[in-house]
Amino acid sequence: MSHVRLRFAPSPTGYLHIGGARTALFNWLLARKLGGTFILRIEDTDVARSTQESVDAILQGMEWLGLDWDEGPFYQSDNFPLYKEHVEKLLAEGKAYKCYCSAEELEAKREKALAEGRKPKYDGTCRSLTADIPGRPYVVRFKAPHEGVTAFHDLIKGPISFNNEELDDLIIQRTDGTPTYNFVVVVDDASMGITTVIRGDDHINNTPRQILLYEAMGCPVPQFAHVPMILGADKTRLSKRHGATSVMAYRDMGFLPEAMINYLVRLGWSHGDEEIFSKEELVEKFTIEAVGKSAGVFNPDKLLWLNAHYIKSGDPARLAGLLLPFLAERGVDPAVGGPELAAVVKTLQERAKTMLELADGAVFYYTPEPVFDEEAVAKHVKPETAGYLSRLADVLAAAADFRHDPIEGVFKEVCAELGIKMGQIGPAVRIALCGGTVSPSIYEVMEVLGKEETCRRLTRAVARFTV
RNA sequence: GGUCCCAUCGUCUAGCGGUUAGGACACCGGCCUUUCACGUCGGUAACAGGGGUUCAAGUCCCCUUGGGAUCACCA
Repeated sequence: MSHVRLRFAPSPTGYLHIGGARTALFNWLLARKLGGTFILRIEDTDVARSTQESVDAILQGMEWLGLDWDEGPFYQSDNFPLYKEHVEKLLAEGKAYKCYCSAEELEAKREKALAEGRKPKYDGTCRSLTADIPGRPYVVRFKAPHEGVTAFHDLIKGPISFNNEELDDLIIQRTDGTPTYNFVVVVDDASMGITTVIRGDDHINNTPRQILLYEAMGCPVPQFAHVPMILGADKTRLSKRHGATSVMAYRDMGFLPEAMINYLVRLGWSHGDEEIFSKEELVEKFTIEAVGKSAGVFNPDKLLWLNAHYIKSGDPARLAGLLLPFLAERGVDPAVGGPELAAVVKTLQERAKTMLELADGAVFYYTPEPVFDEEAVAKHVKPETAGYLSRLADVLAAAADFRHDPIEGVFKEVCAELGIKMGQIGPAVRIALCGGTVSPSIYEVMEVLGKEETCRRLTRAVARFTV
């Protein structure tokens, strides 16, 4: 089995979006599964639209998702001499020619063709020119065959074929001497020894002309795998109007990279009835043949469910680390004081769907003087409540073992002693400790807060609840 | 419009000639519960339409319809 070489080749004209991330993931997975090489290449031949910020954003996205590459990043802008060389060679071999038609002329012809209901296609005016016209600007066109069929077997879509008469002589070098996309892709993929090209299926129509280019240059044609597009809820191509499309925006919204990976891979790929996959499992189970042929709708709800799953089952210490920046945004720094963050996380994991919710839920632990939810106070604090809390604080203060189960025991004892039910004191305790009526189990909260802090908050509340 | 691709619950999908068409998200109920959740049990819900091939079609073939992509000196 020969060594596979794959690549992800984004153009740096924006951030790493959902669709690009999935393409990168499929490339990465196949490379890792087959023990091949994964290459990152930045397609920046359009100097005007490419920016360093975009390059940085893409690399950041790749790193966040944990998609590491073995070679690169390579920049096409560094390879201009190589492309030039290949253009000259095709020219010398008569496989390409100089075209002196101006952009304006071409545009006029295109309009005319469209108006007459014909296919807008280069008419070959300069195809048979025998001599150069010195001093006039020109582009270089590839001399494509007019007859025959160009076919390939797509690893995802199956057999696909085009009649060559549909193809026209594409421009491979612009008037300013820079090469165009369809040409550089082929030169790069050939020179980098790419064996399998996995890319979006919006490139299917480019494939036949690229194959012709490979053949003209005498290079082996790689295998192609065109992955379906990702759609928005209205079944049109996913775009900003459907919400966030940048993967980093999802990090900022409190999503975990493993949830994003798991969601992305299941959008268009499946392995029986399984839903949850770790990266390691994916590397083992992924096959490009199992990728579906049809476009899929991006479903934020399912992503959210997966995120909740990974938060629920995640390692508290790791989550605590990831939580720090979100807490900082809320003015909380666990390093300054308060309970251990991992312990706090443990009490919140099963009720948070995002890191944002986790952070919101953690704030009260680090707020010595919680602001009481007045509505909750009005509803749950009765004239006798302060007395109950006072008694509870006293008994708790004497507890030898301040952990969940013993605390629960103390609670029951106090209730029995006072002749009340849990419902008559629970909500008030929750308000005293957390400020509101929504929180983890109060026994857990007490254990994490510790005896001293618990009693202090209880006593503080007694003062506030006494009228 | 030409060319190309696609088509199972609302969504992601399983299915690779014979199934009560399965799972997941979402949704709706029950249970659990001092809150919110989690968990758990159950429910609603699909083979786009029409022709073939076959003893038998969601599965194979053709047509129709619908959706998408692409037709640049962008990538």
